[in-house]
Amino acid sequence: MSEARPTIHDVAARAGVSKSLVSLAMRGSPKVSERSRSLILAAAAELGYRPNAAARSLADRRSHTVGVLVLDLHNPVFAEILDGVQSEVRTHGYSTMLVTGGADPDLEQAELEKLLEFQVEGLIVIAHRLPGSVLRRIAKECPLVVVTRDDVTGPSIDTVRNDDVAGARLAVEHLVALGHRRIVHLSGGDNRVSQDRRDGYLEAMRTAGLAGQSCVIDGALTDAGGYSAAQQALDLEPRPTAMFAANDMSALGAIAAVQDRGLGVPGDVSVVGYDGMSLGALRTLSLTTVAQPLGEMGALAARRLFDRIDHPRRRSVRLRVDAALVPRGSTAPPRRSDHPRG
Amino acid sequence: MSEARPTIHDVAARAGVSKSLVSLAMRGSPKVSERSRSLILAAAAELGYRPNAAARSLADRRSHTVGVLVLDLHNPVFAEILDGVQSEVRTHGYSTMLVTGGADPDLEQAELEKLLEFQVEGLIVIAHRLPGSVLRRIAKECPLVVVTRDDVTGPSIDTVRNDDVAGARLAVEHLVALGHRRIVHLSGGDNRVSQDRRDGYLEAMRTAGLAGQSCVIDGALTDAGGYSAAQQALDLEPRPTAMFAANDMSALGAIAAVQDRGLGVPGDVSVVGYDGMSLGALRTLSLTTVAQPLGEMGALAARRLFDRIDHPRRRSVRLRVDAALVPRGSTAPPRRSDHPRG
DNA sequence: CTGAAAGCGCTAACAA
DNA sequence: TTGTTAGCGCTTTCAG
Repeated sequence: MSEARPTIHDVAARAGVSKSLVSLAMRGSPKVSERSRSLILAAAAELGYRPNAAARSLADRRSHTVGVLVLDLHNPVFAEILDGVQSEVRTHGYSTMLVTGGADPDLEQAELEKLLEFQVEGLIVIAHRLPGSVLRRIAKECPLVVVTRDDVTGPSIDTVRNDDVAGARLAVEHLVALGHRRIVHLSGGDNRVSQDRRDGYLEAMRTAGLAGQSCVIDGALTDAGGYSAAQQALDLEPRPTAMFAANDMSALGAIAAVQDRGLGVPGDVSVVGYDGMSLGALRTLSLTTVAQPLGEMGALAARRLFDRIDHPRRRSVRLRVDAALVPRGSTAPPRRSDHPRG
Repeated sequence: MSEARPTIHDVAARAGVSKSLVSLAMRGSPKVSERSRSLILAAAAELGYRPNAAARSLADRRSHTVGVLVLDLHNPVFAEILDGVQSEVRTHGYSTMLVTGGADPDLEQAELEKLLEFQVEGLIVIAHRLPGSVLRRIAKECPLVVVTRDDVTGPSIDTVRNDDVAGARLAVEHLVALGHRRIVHLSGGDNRVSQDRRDGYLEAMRTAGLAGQSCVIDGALTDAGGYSAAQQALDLEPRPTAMFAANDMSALGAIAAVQDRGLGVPGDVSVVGYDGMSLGALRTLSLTTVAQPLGEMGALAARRLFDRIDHPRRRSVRLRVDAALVPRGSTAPPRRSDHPRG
């Protein structure tokens, strides 16, 4: 245990120089003589000196830290976005403070406020359940970029997302092309992203002349949510031949529900997910999905953030990335007997 | 954007009181008159005042923050341990700073040092690849509890883990009881946890009189690692009837490899994992596994940490939790034709 | 109950 | 090149 960690003062005394010289030397300034530098570095090493970030942040008035709020650490999708964020943040020489709100608006807000108290210089929010008012208020204090949504705007809010409506359409079109007509949508609940995906579903069904077949079942963006929604879907008469789940995790749940009924995927029911988490590529799962460029989205977000940290009055931007349908083993044409025009 | 955020000074001026009174009021001290308190709170609200954590930490000489290093955010297992940590940390009124090292020793060390610079009052390390020397040096500066390993010890290092050797034995015994003899182990590579699980496997095989059948194939604790290890296993002559994977993620990969060969799980090959991640409970996966009480381990770790923060000279403890075999759908008796004494 | 003053560890002018 | 002097925003004695 540390009794009184050594401070810059102790190092200065030991090296026989002044505090400010130590400060410069520790940060590798060129205006320190070789002799002093090595003296200082040696003293620091012997003492086990470690600069105090709080003190530095206070004096410097910069924390060299960005805050990241992520919706849910249980969904590996967010880890993939985070990879992109982290590597970019690191190359800028910044640290990241990572927090989760567990999809709870109050918790999310509390965590964000805490980040602000730590004087983060910028904020990246990877999906959230926050009211726009909160987000806008927070953006007044600190540059903010939101990943996966762009419904909340403001002068210092940048956004990075894919077009969920268009992505959902891809999913439906894929199923329609395979010959499916009774395609249900397992919704992700009452949040922006899920609403968009549902709208895309409805739109594509209409375009395909299947408006009458449209059926949205309420679920959630989790495996459990997909499981229970799929159970309900399987009770429908006639039984749907395909399901479009609001995200990959819920698609996994849906597949489980199908199999629990003694049915096969894609033999009896085709399932499409959304997000493109790398787990879905496993043959065990082999999930057909609408894939977002997750890591790239994270990196883009971080780049936007630093750009704004450097140029506070730049206009805010809304970035769009493209999602793509990745056909895998969870979709196939419907059985002939299920086919209306079989 | 914030030009000059309001400080405690501004609030004091606006409320017509002194700085120190504001400080007390903000932290809900009872020695502030009702009148002053409401004046101060109102002023703070109007100004949008937010205390500066760096300044507080400096003056207070406590950060009210604990640091958490986690091996890998892609493995949902760690999110489950984290749940336990976070909720416990929150009830203690602390914040947590979360970082990852991505199983890279150098990165892990760098992240830990950064945490120390931020003056965290304690450290929880959820799995790691660090040399003992580093860990011990760090523990000198700050209370430390390591989750999933207890091979590195020190006067202020607490540990929380399950017995991986015993857990691995459970897995093998389960397979043996089902009638398997050609049981291979897909190892997780060259790290403490994987070594223990391998040792448990070898031990149990010996005990079962199957020492001659023992076969360890090198992989990694990831889905990809399990996939490639399983591929090699499937090339063996005669083909193994069961695989014990070093963890759940690699078990998922192994199942994929089996299925890619046109074989079935558990029909042709049984697969057992390790960890007990909740994803494995899904019927889609239905993974037989050796389950650790993940959330509980996280909570225990956090409680140990706060206990030591309060009692710095307490003796270090090594906590053991029990793992349990959870039989699910990925294991079954071998086919009769595969059965040596069919 | 309230206010003044000192100082946490560091950086940043400014002098020397 | 180096040392001195002010703070950064907050908490904390210690007097009133």
